[in-house]
Amino acid sequence: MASNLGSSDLDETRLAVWRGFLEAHATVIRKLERDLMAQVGLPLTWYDVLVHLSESPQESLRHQVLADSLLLSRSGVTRLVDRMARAGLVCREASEEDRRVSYVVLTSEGRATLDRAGPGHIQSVVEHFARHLKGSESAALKSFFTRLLEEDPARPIKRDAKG
Amino acid sequence: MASNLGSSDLDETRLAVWRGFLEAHATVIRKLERDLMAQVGLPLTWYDVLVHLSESPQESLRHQVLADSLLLSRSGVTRLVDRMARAGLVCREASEEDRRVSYVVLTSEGRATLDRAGPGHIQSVVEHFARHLKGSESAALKSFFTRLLEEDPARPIKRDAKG
DNA sequence: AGTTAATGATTGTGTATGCAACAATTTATA
DNA sequence: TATAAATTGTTGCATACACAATCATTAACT
Repeated sequence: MASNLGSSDLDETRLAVWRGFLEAHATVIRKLERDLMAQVGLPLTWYDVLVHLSESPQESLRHQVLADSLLLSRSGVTRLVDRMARAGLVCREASEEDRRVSYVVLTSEGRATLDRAGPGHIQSVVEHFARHLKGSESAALKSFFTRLLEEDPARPIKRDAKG
Repeated sequence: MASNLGSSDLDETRLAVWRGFLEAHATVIRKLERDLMAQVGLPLTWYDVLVHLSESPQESLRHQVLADSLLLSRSGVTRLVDRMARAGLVCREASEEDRRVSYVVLTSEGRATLDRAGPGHIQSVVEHFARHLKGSESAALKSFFTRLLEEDPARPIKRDAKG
């Protein structure tokens, strides 16, 4: 008897999609990371931080916001920013209004690094991912991801302690 | 002047697809990991190992093969298997023909754990991923991932040392 | 105002993982 | 056959991250 539950069943096609999704992600990420490291010696996470900062109004963001954007824990962000600050790409700046918060600010060296890394990285994304997209597939993927993320938004990572 | 390079350009739609891909992956993986951990106290990686072993002819695989399948380094697999063996889910077995290799073998407890974890995990995959797939999208995603992985196969992870 | 709760970031601890170096073994080559 | 090269798995080391606990600060409540 054929299953007839439709969307709530994990039929063969959907399973193939799922496995393809996992494998494609692991494969592509790995290649991007290699390219980025080889070209400018930058981990992918650092690149993401630089992009997020550069796209924000003041080229600065609070730790918590950065954590939510990157889908990292706050403690993870603290250490990540430590490393990047040690490398001179960002710096911290205490808030005037709320003395608990500190902003992560892009330094000029960070901006320069992003400028240096950006084109190559975009090329890698095209080479390892976007190049394979046909026009019709783009629309399908986009709507799928959008719907998935809308209906099922990322529960924020455990808010550290009593989440 | 509108860009006209087509597939070699990262236009807005493709960029949106790319970002959706990243965010969807991070989101879904996180939820699956939570569900699996909550339901049977199993990390997702362990589940993957159990699945790979259970799907292999002798319910056993060599470390190197496992590393390639899981897209992990050999050293990563060594330690992963250490932990799982300590938990009683797998064990090692020396090869007769080639005394360098050792097999990772599923134990009965490992099989039982997989049986216990499987249904809930599949349900999670449906709930957080497959449920959102429309029929037409499934086909598009499947063909895209397949093409991507075919044309651009995963270079194996650095073969440890002089890769 | 004074006490309690909530929030932002940091630190301690444990886990996970990659790379380089290594030992044991097998395969290829001279 | 003897020696070099390649392969398999392991270990030392460093990085990266999550969770829990903590400190400082702000908000909420009485």
